[in-house]
Amino acid sequence: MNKFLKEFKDRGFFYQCTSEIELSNLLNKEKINGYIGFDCTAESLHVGSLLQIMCLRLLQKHGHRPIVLLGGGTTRIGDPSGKDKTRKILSEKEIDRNIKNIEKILKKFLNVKNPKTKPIFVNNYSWLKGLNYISFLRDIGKHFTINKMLSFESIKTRLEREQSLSYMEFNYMILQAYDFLELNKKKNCTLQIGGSDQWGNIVNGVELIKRCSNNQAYGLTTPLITLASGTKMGKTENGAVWLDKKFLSAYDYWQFWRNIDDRDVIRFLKIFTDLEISEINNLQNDNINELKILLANKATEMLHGKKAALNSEQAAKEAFSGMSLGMNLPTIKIKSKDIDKKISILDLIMLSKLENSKSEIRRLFKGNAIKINDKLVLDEKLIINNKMFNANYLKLSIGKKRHMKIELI
RNA sequence: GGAGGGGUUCCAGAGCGGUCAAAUGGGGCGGGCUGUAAACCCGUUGACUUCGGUCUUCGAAAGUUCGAAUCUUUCCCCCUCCA
Repeated sequence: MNKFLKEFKDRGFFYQCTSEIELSNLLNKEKINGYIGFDCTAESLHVGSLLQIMCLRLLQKHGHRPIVLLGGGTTRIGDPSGKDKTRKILSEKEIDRNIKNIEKILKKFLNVKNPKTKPIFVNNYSWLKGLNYISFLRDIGKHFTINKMLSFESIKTRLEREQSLSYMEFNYMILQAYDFLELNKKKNCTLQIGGSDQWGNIVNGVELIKRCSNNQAYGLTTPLITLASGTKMGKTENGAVWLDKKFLSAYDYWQFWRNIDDRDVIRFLKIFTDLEISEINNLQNDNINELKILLANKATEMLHGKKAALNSEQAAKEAFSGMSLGMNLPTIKIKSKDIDKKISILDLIMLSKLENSKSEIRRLFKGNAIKINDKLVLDEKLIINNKMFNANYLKLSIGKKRHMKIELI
């Protein structure tokens, strides 16, 4: 089997493939261009997209070139796959902003220097916006039968549940197939990778290419990653695990990986780090907590850089050993003149944004959850004073896991 | 087109004139145990509060009533069955 494909499988990326043997032969013979499309409905990607990103990296590792399709056009339509409801349609401005931001994130993960594997970023709006309806129907539409389209999972479920599916959304799969055709023609793209829910859309593209240009293209899908606990991955205390530090600090990102279920650690090392498989297999019997730290470090390093990873590790050590201040913790600054105004600890927590409901904070006090410098505080009205700061720093903790450093300026 | 059923707090789902900020389960949060894991146990889960209460929520609007998530009217949206 081809080396790329083998590693793809060994790491647990593989779900389904169109004509696997042929694809393997092709990959042995030449370096190809493979594409993955990213949804641009949010301003940032979250860990849910990380597996796809790792696929792009793996392509690069094996000398192939990734094409990143940012669906400026298709985002304007909305993919019905896996959705019960029509998504809200974003404004042009929002989509453009999202695309810029997502591209920035992706560039952190990909090698943009090596001219042989440097990723190509494309926006399908560039070819979708100018489509002529009549000629599109004649050239592309004729290859799709309604009978077949109705049999696709994404469409079927919507119809079975009698949830309305607009004509616009119904066209999504055609547009995605057309994207593949376009990339095949213009960028010599012969492979599309996507999540398992994209299978139907991908197969359509492969067939369309066959019919329109008689070229052979391939599709490869990845499984949906679930946690050992059975839930979909990607939640922390505060919601989604964003890949943009504007929405989730490097420290919290690190914490997300540090807190992974024991049963998921080895699997995730294979999926979400670059460590060689053989190396990971040798680690199997290592201390589980050390492995989690390794996972957290590798994952954080890939996104936020080595320094951020080390800082997070250090901060975590300090925060959880409870000895010192935790110099590397996320920090907010407070002016000494605000201290003079006698603000209470409750106000301080509000300022820190660790919580944003006073009622909730009051409950936390009742549950013995609030600590200042690792000392339990029971009185929500406790006034913050200068003595609580050690060399201008104060450590504020909620529960065992949420810590913050307050800096006096 | 005809006949029914329904929209409840993060989700599922009870309530069907006052005792309802609304049962129960899931999820979340906090505490205990531990390993920043899992499992388990306990507490908590609208907002604000001088902790006495106050304010806003049960698809939307209007109404009946001392009093409505609960009754009436109109509107919007979903579902099931028949044609």
